[in-house]
Amino acid sequence: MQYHFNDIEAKWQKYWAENQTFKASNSSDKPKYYVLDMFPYPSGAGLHVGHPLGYIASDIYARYKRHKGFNVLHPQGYDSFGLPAEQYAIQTGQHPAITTETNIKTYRRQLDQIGFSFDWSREVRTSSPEYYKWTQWIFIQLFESYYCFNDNKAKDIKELIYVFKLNGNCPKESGLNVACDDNIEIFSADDWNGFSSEKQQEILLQYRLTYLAETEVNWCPALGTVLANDEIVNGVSERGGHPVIRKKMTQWSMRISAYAERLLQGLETIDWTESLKESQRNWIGKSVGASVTFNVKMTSEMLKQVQHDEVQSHSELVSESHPLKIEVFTTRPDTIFGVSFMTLAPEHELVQTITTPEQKADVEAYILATSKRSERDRMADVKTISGVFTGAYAEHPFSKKPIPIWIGDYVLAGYGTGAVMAVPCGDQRDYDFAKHFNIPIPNIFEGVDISEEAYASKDNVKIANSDFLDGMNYKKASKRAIFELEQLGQGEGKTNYRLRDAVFSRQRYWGEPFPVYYVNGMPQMIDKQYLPITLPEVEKYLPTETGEPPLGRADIWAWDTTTNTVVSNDKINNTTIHPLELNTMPGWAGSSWYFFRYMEEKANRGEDFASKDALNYWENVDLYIGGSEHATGHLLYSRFWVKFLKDREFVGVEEPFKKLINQGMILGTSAFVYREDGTNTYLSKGLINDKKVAPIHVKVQYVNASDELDIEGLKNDGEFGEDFKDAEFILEDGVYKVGREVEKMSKSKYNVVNPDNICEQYGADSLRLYEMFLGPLEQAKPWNTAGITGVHGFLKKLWKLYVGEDGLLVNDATPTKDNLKTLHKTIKKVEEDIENFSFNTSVSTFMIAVNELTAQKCTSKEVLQPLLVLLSPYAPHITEELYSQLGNEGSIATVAFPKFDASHLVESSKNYPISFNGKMRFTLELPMDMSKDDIEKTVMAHEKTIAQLDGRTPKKVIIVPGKIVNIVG
RNA sequence: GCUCAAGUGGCGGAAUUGGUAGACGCGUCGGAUUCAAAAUCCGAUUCUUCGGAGUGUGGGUUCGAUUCCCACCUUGAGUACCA
Repeated sequence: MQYHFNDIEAKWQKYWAENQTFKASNSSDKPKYYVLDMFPYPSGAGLHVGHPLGYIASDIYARYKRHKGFNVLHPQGYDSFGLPAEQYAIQTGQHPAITTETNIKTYRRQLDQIGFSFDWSREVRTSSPEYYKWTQWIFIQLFESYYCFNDNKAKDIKELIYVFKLNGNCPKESGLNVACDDNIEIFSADDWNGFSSEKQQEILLQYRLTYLAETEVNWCPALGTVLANDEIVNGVSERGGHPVIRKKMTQWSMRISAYAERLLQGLETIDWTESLKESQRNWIGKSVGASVTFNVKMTSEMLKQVQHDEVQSHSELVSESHPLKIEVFTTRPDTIFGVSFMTLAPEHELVQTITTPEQKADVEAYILATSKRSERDRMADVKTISGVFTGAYAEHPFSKKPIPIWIGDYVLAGYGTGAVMAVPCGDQRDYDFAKHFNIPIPNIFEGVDISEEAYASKDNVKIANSDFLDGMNYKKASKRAIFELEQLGQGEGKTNYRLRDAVFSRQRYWGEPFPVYYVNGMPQMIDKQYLPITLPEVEKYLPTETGEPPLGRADIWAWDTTTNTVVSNDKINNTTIHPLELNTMPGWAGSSWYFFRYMEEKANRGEDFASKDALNYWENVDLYIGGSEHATGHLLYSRFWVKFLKDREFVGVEEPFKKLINQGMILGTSAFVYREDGTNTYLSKGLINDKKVAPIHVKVQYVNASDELDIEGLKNDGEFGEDFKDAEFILEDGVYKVGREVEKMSKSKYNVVNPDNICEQYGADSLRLYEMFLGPLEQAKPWNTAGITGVHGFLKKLWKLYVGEDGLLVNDATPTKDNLKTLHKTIKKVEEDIENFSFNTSVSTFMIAVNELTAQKCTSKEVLQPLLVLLSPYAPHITEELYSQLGNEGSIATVAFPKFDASHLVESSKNYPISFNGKMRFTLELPMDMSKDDIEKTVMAHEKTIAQLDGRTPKKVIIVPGKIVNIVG
């Protein structure tokens, strides 16, 4: 009987589906284990062999954990809202709901044929109303919350209103230490109680965890939407690579910055790779230092200008004795005596006010010039030093010396206060700026040469020329400087974070609508009982270049507060019928909490986003596998939402993902033909020499293993054969040789390998084994279809070990010592490999085991049945089939993992002396807990053995701490 | 620039806490089987001037280093005027 993998795989996939083999239960005596994959965007291109890599790994682990006696939750779903789904719909000219539905069908078919042990009864789709009802609900909870730093948690906004009523918002009187916008107005309880309702709502927006504010956002005209910082790579959009510009828009934002410290601290408690934690740390960007206030030396022009501008309106009246203040943030308060100038960002609010009439023209020209530069230009050109003097001076807080105030675009408006105290001897950028504009560079470091460059290191240096800081190191001087600044009331210790609040509005159709309507321009939440607010039908869902959201085209998109229903726009009357929010939520909204939704079976999903019982039972994800591209997006936002939900006691966990593994990308090998410039002739690779050619991607299926191109096939290709119809191909040695390059697997590079073809030709088990065999899970590795014959051959050998020409070969024969040795060696290795996620090496282990057992002519069921259990996480179909042929009922999936018995390996671990490099070496494994006396005794005993065996006496005995004893002869 | 990861045959990659480097697979070569091919099976496969040399380079620790330490080079990933 032959190994008919196609029949076997179809048979068992059907069996699992019919018997609900992998349905998880929310109550069990077994310990729970939650294995999760990052759910896919159902894009139109379908899956290529790179996509299932992580799913195969997590599936192996999930199946292994079932064998190990765990109640395993291993669900799957679709992240079906968002840009990729919508872009595809736009390209194909169909409604995103339709394309999403078809794409999901394709994905499901492709996933099913690989034989994953997903519990599909818990599937989620972020674009289904029953799901996004709860995304909207979480949004409302965020709106109804503020963040309290005293208790370090989010709280109900009602508590804040209560404090405002009683004490106002002055930190001193109210005791408030909360997250809020910059430059908030200070008011008393009386003020608050006298404010109009609108005014009160406006103020509360400055405290809510999701808030509406006019902010400068990253606008992508080509995509017709704003993007979050993590959606921009090198100044262009992550999706599509379109240019991004800065634009002021009123947008919903998430106050993630309130959680900066907790997001940072939480990293210590989770088992993620160091590199991933590091990128989150960098993204959060904590820096500890001080804020320092510089007083501006006031001139009469400035005072006039102040009255005109009403700058710093919330501070005391400005006069010569109460000057304007410029606040800066520095990580080096110890270098305060090295300040020789200040630099403001061109966008700084005081620039206009302090500029002297003589400098006005220069300053205005400079501001105009910088505002014209795009983000990309600014990034590309960091070397050019530019800036201009404002004519104004500030006063050094200690020396009282005048400090010239400059503006320069190397200072970013968005970080810190948008102003820096420049210490040219200690910061290279300040140094370069000072050199360029001939500003003095005072040296405040003892014995350091700063004639060539700044000395930026904090270590091994003492401060000099700095009054009371002389002779101190960085740590001491910083502390003292902060203390002295506090005495003067001109500064304090401060911690700054790079993490910005996340923009939460998208001018797109295919996303969650906000549960928000507007009364007199102020946002109002729709009550939970009327959710979900479903996406309205629109005629055209394409984005607009100008930024009008597509929902503006909906006819039925207004909120009736009497009936609490969505009604037609033309009824808006500003008393009972109000406009609804036109933006939709970003792609990361739905993916920030989906792992909780899986905890409840579809049938039981009721009046909660997941029941308390389910949440308490499954807690959080034990193992999460996915790509590292989500490091500063999804993985950060999810942590933020989970912490928030914990604060408001909706969930019980502080972190969503206990352990996280990033699978590496599978790369494709692209093929190129070379068109000679200005012609329609294509040169074979060896003929290019120094001719000017343009490399053009061609589909890899027209290239064989020897890099030879099938020209006829290419010319007859339905998709792009036209381009090559009249082309002339110049051959070398009778063939056309293509160029090769390993790149990311992508449809546009024509290098994708479809898992459907692999499954058809070799079977899902071969695909699964081969994907694991390619290399370490976390590494990027090129795909090479030719290599699959190795693992496919292994499965055929495995089959032949169990089934012969005339039927089953397995019997009740007593296993030989060698049989047991092979089995137990394999158990030990495979178990270790799975626990360490070294799936690639266990595939080798299986190959060795089957070769050995074949050579041993093993037929013993006692050995061959446990071997199937070991292999079943990797190759579930063939093992199910053989397991049932051995006469067993039911699925192999729940059979206990074989127990390792070291006694079968004893013989192999018996130590023999080995001659090495002319020296005699003897390695002896001893238990860790052996006493020193016992070690010596054992060594003595072995010395005799060695002497007998080798005829020599060891000269030296080395006892290495631990368990290995070396004896050198 | 900074941070992190990694450099081992023709290729993907093994090698436990420092202990026979190159497991396993691909590819290549040779053989068996076949009228022939596919498939299958068996053998060889780091380099070598046959003394040896060898895990990016140069040092160090050690009886012993792919593994640990220092410096450098290269590649990849992330981040980027963050004060």
